[in-house]
Amino acid sequence: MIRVLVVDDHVLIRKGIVLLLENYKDVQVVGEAGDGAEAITQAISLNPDVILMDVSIPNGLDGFTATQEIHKQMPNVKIIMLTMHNEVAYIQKAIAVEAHGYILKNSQGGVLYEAIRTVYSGRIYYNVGIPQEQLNKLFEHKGHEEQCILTVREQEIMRLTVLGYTNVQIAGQLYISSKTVENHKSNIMQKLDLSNKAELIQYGLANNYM
Amino acid sequence: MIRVLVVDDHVLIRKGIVLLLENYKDVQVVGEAGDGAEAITQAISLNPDVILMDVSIPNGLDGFTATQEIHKQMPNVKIIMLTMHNEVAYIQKAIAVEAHGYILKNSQGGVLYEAIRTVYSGRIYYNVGIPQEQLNKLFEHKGHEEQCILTVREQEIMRLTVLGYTNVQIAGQLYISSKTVENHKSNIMQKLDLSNKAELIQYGLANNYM
DNA sequence: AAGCTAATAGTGGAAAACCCCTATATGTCT
DNA sequence: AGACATATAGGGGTTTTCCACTATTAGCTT
Repeated sequence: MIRVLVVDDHVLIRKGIVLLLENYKDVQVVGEAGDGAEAITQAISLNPDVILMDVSIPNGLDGFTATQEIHKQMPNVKIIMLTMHNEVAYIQKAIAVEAHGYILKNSQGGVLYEAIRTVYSGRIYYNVGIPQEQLNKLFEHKGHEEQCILTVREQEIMRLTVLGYTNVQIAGQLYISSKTVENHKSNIMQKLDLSNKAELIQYGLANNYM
Repeated sequence: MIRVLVVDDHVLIRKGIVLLLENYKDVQVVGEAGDGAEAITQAISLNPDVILMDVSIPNGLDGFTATQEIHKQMPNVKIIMLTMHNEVAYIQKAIAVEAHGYILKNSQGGVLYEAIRTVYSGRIYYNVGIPQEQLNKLFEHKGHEEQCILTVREQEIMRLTVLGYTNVQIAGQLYISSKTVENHKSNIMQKLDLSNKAELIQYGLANNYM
């Protein structure tokens, strides 16, 4: 019996997944969580075999960060990222936090079960909408890429930039000079290896800086 | 027996909802659709009592537009909007297209059933995260607000703008001049009564132009 | 004390966006 | 035929970004 913890902030979706998994006799949903913090406490108290983790869960602690934290404390738990996005930035991040699986919310129900079985047996299951070669490359480059963690200030700048505010408006809101905003922006771009504004925005959108 | 059509582009979520509804003996899911066009054809061929319509379905035709279209062709079908967002702009739009119900994806499972029962009996069911008075105001102002519907081209421009592309990049993608892009943008701003880029972006984000 | 990071702010020039106009072609609706 | 909506594109001037630098201060760490 594979013991599963389901993490998603949308109750309806969570319940749906739970019901979907009830069809499989060797899978048992032992708990549910609605945000990152809850996911961590539930993981510790329930000690599941597999965690289904939605990426974009609210309250600061996103699915990736929660995954990292759980890995630290319980290295044997397998974690499958569950998301609507198949953007490369997401997949990269899933690889970086060493998620064992990655599936899209618009996969067929069987994929979910397959993913659970696969990661439970210790293998990797990435069902993504990009070519296999590209995926391989992302795995190879895993170690090479830096942490890419933005500072608090950079996160603020990112958020306000995604929301379409001009440098001057951002500067006004944060009581700093627009030149400082510019600097933060270019630091962010350098850190994340982004080469233009569109990539910056799309990274921000993909990572829920809104 | 209430015959229900479920519309959502995410197979996993759709299946989850279907399973959730199987618990209720007086509800029968007669069909599923993954996008707006499919929703319309399914609605016509299946003639369901209630449609559960996800707002942010892909391929141009969003849930609101699909709702409008179905209302035109089959005025007796009750439609419940299903969304992750409880932003006022969304609710406003749901009211504008005369959706009978509006529930959030992070509602409890029972809410879904309650909503179906309620709209089936001809009443309105809006379970939203805003105060009742504000909701009442939105209903009252229904007729007053303009259509505010963007043309196809304007929608494209909106989407690409939200994604952070520059005018020149957008022009390149659409094989038009950047001056034309500028014009479309300012037309959009005029139509929607937006006064700067941030408002434009945030309107776009709130309305899923991504 | 030296080194590092984060946050702040500046210069100066090139590029782009923004704003207010005008203008044309192609449709549809009445 | 005339009015209106849509999509296209340009002129010209102002403002803002973008980019590549330099620089300072505060707070850590070793």
